[in-house]
Amino acid sequence: MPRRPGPGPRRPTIADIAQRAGVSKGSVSYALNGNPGLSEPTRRRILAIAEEVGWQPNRAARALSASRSGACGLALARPARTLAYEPFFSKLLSGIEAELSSNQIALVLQIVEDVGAEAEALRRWWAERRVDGVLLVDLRVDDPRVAVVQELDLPTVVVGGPGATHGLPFFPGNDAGGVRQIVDHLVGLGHTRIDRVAGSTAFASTQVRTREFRQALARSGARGRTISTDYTSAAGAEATRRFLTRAPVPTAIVYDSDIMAVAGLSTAQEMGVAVPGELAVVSFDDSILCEVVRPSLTACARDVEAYGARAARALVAVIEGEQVAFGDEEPSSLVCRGSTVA
Amino acid sequence: MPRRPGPGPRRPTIADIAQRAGVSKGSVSYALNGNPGLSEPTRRRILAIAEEVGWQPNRAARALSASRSGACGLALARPARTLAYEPFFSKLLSGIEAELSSNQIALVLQIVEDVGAEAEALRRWWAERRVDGVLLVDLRVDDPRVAVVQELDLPTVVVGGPGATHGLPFFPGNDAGGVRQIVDHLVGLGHTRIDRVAGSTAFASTQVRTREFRQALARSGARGRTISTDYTSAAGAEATRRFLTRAPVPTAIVYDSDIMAVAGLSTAQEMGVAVPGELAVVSFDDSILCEVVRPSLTACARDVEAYGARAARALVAVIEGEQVAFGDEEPSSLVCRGSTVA
DNA sequence: CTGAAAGCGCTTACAG
DNA sequence: CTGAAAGCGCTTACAG
Repeated sequence: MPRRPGPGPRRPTIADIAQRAGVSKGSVSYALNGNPGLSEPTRRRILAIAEEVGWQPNRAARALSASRSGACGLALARPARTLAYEPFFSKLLSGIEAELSSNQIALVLQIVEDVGAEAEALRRWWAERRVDGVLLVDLRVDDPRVAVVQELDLPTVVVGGPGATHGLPFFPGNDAGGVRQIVDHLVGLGHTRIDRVAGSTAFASTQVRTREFRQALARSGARGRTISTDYTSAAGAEATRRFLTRAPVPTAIVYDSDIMAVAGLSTAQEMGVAVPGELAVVSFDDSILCEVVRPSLTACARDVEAYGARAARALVAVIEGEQVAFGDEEPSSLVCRGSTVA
Repeated sequence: MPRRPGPGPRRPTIADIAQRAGVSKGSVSYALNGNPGLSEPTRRRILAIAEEVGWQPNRAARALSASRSGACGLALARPARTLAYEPFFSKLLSGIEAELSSNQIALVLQIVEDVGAEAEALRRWWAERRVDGVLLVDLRVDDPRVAVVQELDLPTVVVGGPGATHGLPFFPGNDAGGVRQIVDHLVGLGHTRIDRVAGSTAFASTQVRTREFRQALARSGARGRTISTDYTSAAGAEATRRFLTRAPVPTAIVYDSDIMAVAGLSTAQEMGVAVPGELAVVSFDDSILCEVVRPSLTACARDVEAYGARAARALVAVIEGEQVAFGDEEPSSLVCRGSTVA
């Protein structure tokens, strides 16, 4: 069959290199992949020619013969934890991407409606051999994705956990540690009535935070309530109003996200409640949002990009069949701002 | 060579389908791709079997034989127009992704340091046959990517323009129209001294906005200055301070991004300048940031997801070799909030 | 209307 | 240490 000439410049193949080097295609492949069984001079000559002609592997060919796509997948559900507003995802994506691309691995991204569609995306990727492995974020308490990757034996790393991971390798966030830091800070300031506006109970991380919140309060002798929401600013405002209008009125409110914390801050101010004078406000996630409002918001800061990079590195290792150690929580530190200390 | 059994369930191939249907692999391929030259009953039978066994094309094999990767690429430069904070990108990504995946096309994302690295990513993708086409965002005035895609004859659609596109198909944003809407609104409120905190002059869109801003002011008899920045909140605050401390003091300031607008608002308030009483504030980009601050910010709203989807659809058409019509600016509408009207 | 075959660009046992 | 060859799973002219 005639080779479709195709527009644009021509891409060199290993056949071109083999011809110029006077060796077989096999030898070229061995040299390019660093396999043993080739004399040093031959290897050098082949590598030099490849460099000179600007050879890059045809990913499709390599994927077909080696059963490796050279790509990892990340499927994101949109509505909950709204992608558009939370800088967390952008940073996570950035960290993941940086690590993958430094390993010459592409990131395939799909944004879907819900966790069911995420599971479908995983199946299709597997069936199409689109990806060599996947990262799972925002694990639900009963997450259908876990069963799918286990059934398909698809290399996986969970960004989060340890809850609901069912034996999958995971990288816990700062859920437990973050809650402890926040409660300790508030208790240290003398607060004894601390309420919390939580995210959705469907998320494993919310459950971890809720459990830890109760324990941290109990340890320090403080008390508090928790209302779960859908992460929207409307829900954050509504929950704040409820807390502030029903006894026992809190002197501090903790929010599971920056969006809700900002909404809560505005609500309190509109109700004539002074922040931080009458009410301390803390956001679990730090972001530019926390910095730009007045007063600025105390929040738990962590290096989300590094977190994403670590998870991606682990996924690469899992794909390579290496043993990887997991288990340590992500470090985080409390950034104290005007919403808790005047 | 023995087929590597590999872990997990086995994926059906067209050979399996051919065997079960009692036809050749070629016929299966024809049926699956809707090619003519196959009897209707045969086609139906093949399709039914494919459906039953859950066949999905091996992307690598299809890519290798058809010279199509079934993927499109988007390379994003990080520092300028900081990815992490502007919801614009998340929404754009979401719109692009939705459109591509409805066409069974994967999105390959790479986040890099600068526009030079973006150009490199394009070259590598091309050399590796990773993508069939690319989307270019944030076009610079003298953008190296343009020459690269033209040299490689890589199907491309620019998200933005028309400036600096050099003949590439493009989808203009709402730069000119948005500026007109903002100026008209402010002039209608009686403002005659309107300053503007602009983004980087390196971006083609900034130049369009700056030109349009001058013309809109001139048309309406108003006057104003422009300071260019790097989009950071620090720069937004600094520019605001300069405007407010040097005569002629403006009664309105327009910001090229929501982050800078919020920073400007805080700065004005800290300086004791009442908003909107003494100073009107407008953000070019609308976002949740504009809603959560007090007073909330008047801004130019547009459907960014739809914008991304349109651009992606156009890219698919370009890849298919179709003729596509371009040229209309994205519609946008001004959302009036407390920062311009009490 | 259908089948047999070549080819896409790699990788990888297997001979020499 | 090196070469010839088969194979990955598709697509696509070309015969029949």
